[in-house]
Amino acid sequence: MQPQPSLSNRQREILGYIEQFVDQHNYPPAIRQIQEDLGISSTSVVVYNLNILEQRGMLRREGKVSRGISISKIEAAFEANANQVPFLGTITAGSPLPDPEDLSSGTTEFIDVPPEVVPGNKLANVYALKVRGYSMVDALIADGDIVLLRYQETAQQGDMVAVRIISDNSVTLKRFYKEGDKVRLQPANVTMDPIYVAANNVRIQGRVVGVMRSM
Amino acid sequence: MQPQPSLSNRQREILGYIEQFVDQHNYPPAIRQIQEDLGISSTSVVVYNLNILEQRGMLRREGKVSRGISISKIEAAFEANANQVPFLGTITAGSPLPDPEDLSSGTTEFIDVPPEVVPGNKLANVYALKVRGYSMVDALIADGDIVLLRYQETAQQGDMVAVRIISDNSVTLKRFYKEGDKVRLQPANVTMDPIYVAANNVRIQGRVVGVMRSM
DNA sequence: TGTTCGATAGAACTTATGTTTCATTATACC
DNA sequence: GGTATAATGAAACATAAGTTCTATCGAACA
Repeated sequence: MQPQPSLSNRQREILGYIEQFVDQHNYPPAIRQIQEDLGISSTSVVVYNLNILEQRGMLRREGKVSRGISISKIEAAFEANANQVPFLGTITAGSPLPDPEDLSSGTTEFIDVPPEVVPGNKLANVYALKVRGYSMVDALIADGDIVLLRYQETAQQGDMVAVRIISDNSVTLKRFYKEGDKVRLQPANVTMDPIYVAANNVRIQGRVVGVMRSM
Repeated sequence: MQPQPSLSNRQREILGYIEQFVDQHNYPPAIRQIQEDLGISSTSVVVYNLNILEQRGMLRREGKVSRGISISKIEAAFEANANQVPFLGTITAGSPLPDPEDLSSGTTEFIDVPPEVVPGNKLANVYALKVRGYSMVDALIADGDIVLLRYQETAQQGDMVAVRIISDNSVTLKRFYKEGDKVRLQPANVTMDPIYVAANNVRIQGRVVGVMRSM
């Protein structure tokens, strides 16, 4: 998503009208309809602004076609993806995660996230992983669960985070405790022991913000 | 969804063309476009069949409006709600659930369910409840979690189900075990004891098929 | 065979709708 | 102020596209 080019009030108004109209009628408005409903004096003004909107990539038009306006796919795609996050695979020792920064590579899978699971719908920098293993059962996370993580490189004491242990080149899900210049990675499973690593040997990959399970 | 009224081949063809066209262009086709692309001899034939399709409720038309065709809202609404299930409140002792049958009442809330959580996307008869209490922690379900249940009146041994205890008029989440003419309702929490009730005193309200948690 | 009726054709008619031209008014800038 | 440029107005134009009328065709049927 690039920075929004500046739009005039009128352009924003027209764009909004079109969106609303399509939403309501399932077909786009005619130029004269835009003109009349927005109280614009002339169709040429509408055309003028539509052309600008098209140049700006906000919509597409089919010449000479009645109602040949379609709201730009970009926006539609964005809206459709509004509650999706990239699914980056399984979190298991040995298989390092790709850096969430380079999600741009086209082939990433996406999965839907209900707003109830990530309140405020702040899905920026959130990604999903499928959990392998039972190291977090005491935190009510089981094998096969899908965890949602918000990417962040720091953590509070006790946060449940995905951490990469650099020397191992492995990534696991653990509770995070900083203890001096060491870090204790605590499994949430009474049968498992914590791991201690040098602070500069770990890199936090994100904090767990949600869980989804299928049964 | 009522039984599909019989459509002629031509009508099906036209309907399919419109759907595809809208999908591709984001605006509906003109009558002449339908005519030409489907190799129909006259626009009046298209009109004739469109009228029938409209009577059948397969689409809606706006008279005199270019491209004033919109695929019936029924379908659109269905598609939009394809991954939503009714959210019927909190599951706590004392507050009986409304019968999932009468979901039709307009005011029901809906929540999104990612296909990953209910595989096969078989969302028929699935509803959601928010869990109150910790009786299921050992089954990795905590207070505040949202559980997805598929409505069914029977259960297998050990299934996690929502059951109504008729005499109590209460509903809880438990594991279900039939033992003779009694039923054992087993909390998944070592600190809690099972409940025994007469088999004819319980009514199963659904089986847990998924869990979602926000943190 | 002739009648009825659903489906199709062809064509003319009307108008809804995009396009274009040119004049006019605001806005900014030197 | 004067000039360039953006934004607006008004109207005429061209045509894309819905409507309608009437004729024809084929199948079902008495």
